[in-house]
Amino acid sequence: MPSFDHSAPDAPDLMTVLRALADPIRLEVVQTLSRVEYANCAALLGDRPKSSMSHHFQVLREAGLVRTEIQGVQHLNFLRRAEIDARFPGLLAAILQS
Amino acid sequence: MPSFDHSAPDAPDLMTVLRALADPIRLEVVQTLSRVEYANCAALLGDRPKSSMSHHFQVLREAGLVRTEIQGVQHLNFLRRAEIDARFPGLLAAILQS
DNA sequence: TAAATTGTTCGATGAAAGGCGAACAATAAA
DNA sequence: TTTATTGTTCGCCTTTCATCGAACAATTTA
Repeated sequence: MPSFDHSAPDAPDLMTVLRALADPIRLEVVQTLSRVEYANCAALLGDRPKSSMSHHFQVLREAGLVRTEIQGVQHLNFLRRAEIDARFPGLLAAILQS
Repeated sequence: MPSFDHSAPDAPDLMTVLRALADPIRLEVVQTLSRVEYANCAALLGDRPKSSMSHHFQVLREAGLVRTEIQGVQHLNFLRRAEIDARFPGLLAAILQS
């Protein structure tokens, strides 16, 4: 199953995670992914260009917040709940319910 | 008791809080204040200029994270635990223990 | 093969943010 | 009153970051 390289960001530091979340679009993406389980980029484009969203997903991946699986021509993005909760207990819950 | 104006930032939004925390110096200040109850600016200056720290405290105040009480010539900074916990339950705990 | 779909990558641009020194304000102490 | 102490404010500079269009890559479909 093809996918991006997620080997490095398995242990991101807190600053990287906070910086990734400190953006309105990325926070919205995380909140959406927490509800729908997965989504491709197109589903999360508002009226923004694809290149912008691609950048935001890259930041989220590098922060270890999102995992992307390539399925055919689509990139399915998942919120990495278990990994985030293991590394930063309570953080995701606090952010999602605020 | 003289102090800064903390009337407005009593209900900051999540983005403002995340942006305030997404800086290494400010995160360090918050972590320090969680241990010592209060501290003046001088106690938290590393070798940085005062103007830089003053700026960071302003950001923390505007995000509702820190309260500053003027006592004589010193400005005593407190972490606003209760208010933060009330508005963003679990957030502070998650960040401080990570 | 050819065309369409889905994202990525690249380069340029503009805005936001941090860092710093100098001048200023307020209080305390000599 | 004069000096010292503690932060703030201001202006400038630099760096970082988001945004966007265009070109490219990979896969699916006609």
